[in-house]
Amino acid sequence: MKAERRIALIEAGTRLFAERGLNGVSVRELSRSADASISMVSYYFGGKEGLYAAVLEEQFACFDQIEEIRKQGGDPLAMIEGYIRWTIRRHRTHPYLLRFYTSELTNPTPYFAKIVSPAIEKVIRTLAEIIADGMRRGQFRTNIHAVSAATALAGMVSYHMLSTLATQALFGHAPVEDESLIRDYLAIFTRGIQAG
Amino acid sequence: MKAERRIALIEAGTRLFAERGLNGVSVRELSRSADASISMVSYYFGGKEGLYAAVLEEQFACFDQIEEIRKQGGDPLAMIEGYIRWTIRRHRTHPYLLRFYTSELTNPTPYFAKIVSPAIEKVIRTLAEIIADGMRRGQFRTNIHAVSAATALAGMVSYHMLSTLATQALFGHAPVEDESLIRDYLAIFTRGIQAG
DNA sequence: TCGTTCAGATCGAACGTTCGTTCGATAATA
DNA sequence: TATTATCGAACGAACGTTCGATCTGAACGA
Repeated sequence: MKAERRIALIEAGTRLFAERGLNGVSVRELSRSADASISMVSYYFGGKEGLYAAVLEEQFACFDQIEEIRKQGGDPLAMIEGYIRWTIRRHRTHPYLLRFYTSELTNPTPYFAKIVSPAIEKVIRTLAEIIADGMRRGQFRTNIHAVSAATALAGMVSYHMLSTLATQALFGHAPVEDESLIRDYLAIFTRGIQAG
Repeated sequence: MKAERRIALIEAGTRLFAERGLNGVSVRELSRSADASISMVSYYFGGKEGLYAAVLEEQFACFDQIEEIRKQGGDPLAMIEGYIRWTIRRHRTHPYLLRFYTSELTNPTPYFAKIVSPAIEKVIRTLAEIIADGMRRGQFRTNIHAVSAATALAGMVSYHMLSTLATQALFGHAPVEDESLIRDYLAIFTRGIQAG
């Protein structure tokens, strides 16, 4: 057999947990939304929190990819552009990832330390390394803390993604096209940290 | 009488709701934490959600202040510095505000539209106006969308505040001093949007 | 090819717990 | 004495989990 209900539960959990958090969704709603019986959650995941952890794990697996960008080496400015593009692409392929991310950042569950925190750490640390690299090359100003610059960059991009939907509704300002956004953020950030 | 339990409940609610969200806290825990009986929540606020709304309202009242910065006029660059300083100060005086802010942004409750959304709108709109002003003066580059620049700035600062605690634990990088942070972010952002 | 077998998949009722709210009683103040 | 503040027990509803029953489909022997 194919464990179709398992897949359906992961899908429903991904959407619902992202929308309302771990405590905002009941097992009954989860299983109803997955067209499964209420006992399937415990059967496959050992309980509600097990499903949450499974969803988290699946969503955050793709964070490993940041290291590819760094390993390929090259110009720090190009790597920063790579990071922005990668983040936007990730946002398109994992539409609920950012919600989990910020949701866990503000209201961390016990799985934060195991799954989310290492994922964040990897990204910020890699970004800071790229920036420190640019500093050593004399390409970036050295009077800025590399980790501060890394969180500034991550914050710019993540916050924009998060507020895109709200922005559209609030300001009638259609969220800028990807390419336009990349150009604006690259301009602001890289011009801001360049030396000279 | 003095309605001491009411105040205690607001205080407990501010901390607990920020830490775990609306659905992460029970009325029993709320009242226990406020040394009040379980019925006080309904007595004063008409129920758990009423307390949540009261806390939200109180926390977001200070967002009106952003307009003061703009009204005073002056150099757009100085106003941007004013915004960063104001945000940091707000973070010190309202230690739980940012958590509510991002928590509501990711998992909006029915009170989002009434309380949080207008507060965010005010800040981003005002920032965008300040930046557009700098553009008209020829001080800032005009090939960047003002709202994109505004969300970039807000994102940089807010994200840093949010991740400060996590950053400290994760990277051994003690969160930078306020003045140092202001200098770094000002340098990155204002240099990034300046004309020429 | 057909019936049997059996482990995995799925179900829904039932259980004990916890939830948020209500309500009558009591305490404190004016 | 009237009013406000506070309490804690009680209620029905909803929660997450458990469990025995049923269904499904592949494997196997005849």
